[in-house]
Amino acid sequence: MPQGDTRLVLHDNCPVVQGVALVGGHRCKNCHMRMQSVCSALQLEELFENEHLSKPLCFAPKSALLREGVKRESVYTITAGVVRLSRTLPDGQRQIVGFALAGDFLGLELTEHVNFSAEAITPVNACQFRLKDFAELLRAKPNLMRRFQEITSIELVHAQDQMVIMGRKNAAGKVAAFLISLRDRLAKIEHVVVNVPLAMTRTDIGDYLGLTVETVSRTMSKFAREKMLVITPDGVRLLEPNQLRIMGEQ
Amino acid sequence: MPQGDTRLVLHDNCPVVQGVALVGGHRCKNCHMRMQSVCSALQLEELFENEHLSKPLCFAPKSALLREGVKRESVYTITAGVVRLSRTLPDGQRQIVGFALAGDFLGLELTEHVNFSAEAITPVNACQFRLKDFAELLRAKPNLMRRFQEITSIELVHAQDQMVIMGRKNAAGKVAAFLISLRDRLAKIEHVVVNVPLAMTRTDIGDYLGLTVETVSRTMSKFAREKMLVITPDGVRLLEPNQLRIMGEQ
DNA sequence: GAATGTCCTTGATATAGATCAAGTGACCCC
DNA sequence: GGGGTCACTTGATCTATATCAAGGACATTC
Repeated sequence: MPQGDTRLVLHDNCPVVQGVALVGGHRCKNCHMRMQSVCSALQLEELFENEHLSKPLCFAPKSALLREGVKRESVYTITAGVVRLSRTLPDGQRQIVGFALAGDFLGLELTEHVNFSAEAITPVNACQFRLKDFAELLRAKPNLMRRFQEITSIELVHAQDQMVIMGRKNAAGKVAAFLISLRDRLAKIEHVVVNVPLAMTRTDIGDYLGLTVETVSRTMSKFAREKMLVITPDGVRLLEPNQLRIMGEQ
Repeated sequence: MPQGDTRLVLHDNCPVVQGVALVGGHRCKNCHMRMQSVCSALQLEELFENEHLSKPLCFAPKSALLREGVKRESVYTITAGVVRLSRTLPDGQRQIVGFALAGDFLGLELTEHVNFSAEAITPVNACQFRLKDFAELLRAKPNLMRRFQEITSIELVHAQDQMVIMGRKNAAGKVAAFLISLRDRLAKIEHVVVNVPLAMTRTDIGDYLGLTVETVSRTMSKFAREKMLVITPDGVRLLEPNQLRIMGEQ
């Protein structure tokens, strides 16, 4: 399926359709993710001028925003939902390289070809830019370029953190670090504190941390037995976030 | 030891002292790494104008260019040698996050505090910029900023590659991927093809790949028995680079 | 409401790589 | 020349996690 076929699916959970986001000329102004995203680099009037360059889209779970290997045509700012970023090896193994949340940008690499697949795992809202338009905007707006660079370098540091986690931690440390990191990121978006919804499956978590499903499941069961957390139908409730944080950090 | 104490040591192997590099006003023009580094974004006259902002330094093996955690004051372009980039965890474990070679830039993150230590493991030549000066230059020269962004995003992709290696490969795959990647990088600098000098110890390689010294040593011995490579006093000679590449890629 | 598929969990067993231990050779310093 | 250190290698054993296997909960489809 070529990238262009990526399905735009409208559904009940879609804030873009339901909310104020579609109001002509004020979409960006009213965007609740404006200050957390790359857009924070622009003044309101600059946003207004360039609003037509972005297209608000809504992706159903399992639909693809980007497909590994194809020519890069679009970049996105995620405004709601969770996106799974993954690479596939020649032998079919899958490595998840990250999960993008509201405020995150897809396409920092600006490489000619897309280097990982991006699939919605919840209903996802995203602002889509044509790569050409976005590159042009980066040229025209030095502040945007600086912000873009800042975000890229934060991602680089994050990737290095992940290398430390993959290289030096056992299963418990990896899972603890994952849960705490996800909580911290969600906290910035929607003030999640102890109830951490896990949109991704245990298999996804395993493919992210270099573990098997079984090990992820066993580790979370162990944490639950040790009263570090409670497993809920849609995620976990962290009972001892500080202990988990320490486990994940050292 | 505060960052400012980083020793500037001159020694026999120091091209900065021996070569043309010190010739006033033509250091950048004559720099053999100019087109491979961030400096490729600038015209010769722009380089000439700003040459005074960079200081050519020479580091002896074991001396530090950057020290994890301290306030960031300098950034560097490496022009010769090998630099080990490492993080230390609270419990004392070490993770090597990369090896910087000639042409590489140290300080892409531009974070307020340095997020990994950088130590020379061979004699190293580097151009040092004060962070403030370099940030100013980035503002003044949009082309430089774009090049800087490009380099950062290449590093991000590289870090994601490394996540795949750490998460999905066994010891043989990791070591093979490491050797091939190092060979490819050295090939761009000095046309290394089969003889790959390994400036880093087996322990360093292990700390980079999430393996122990013993496993790295055994894996390389196994490759030698299988006639994939020959272990030489200063590194390895690759006999079957293509097979190693395939091992590392899948 | 029976059949199917997916996700999660738990148990039993296997194994890749860690850990522990020992030995060699190169180099440096006194 | 002797002692120390460090990098590397190899062998023996241990263990954390993978693998294999099975069952339960839940949602979806016919």
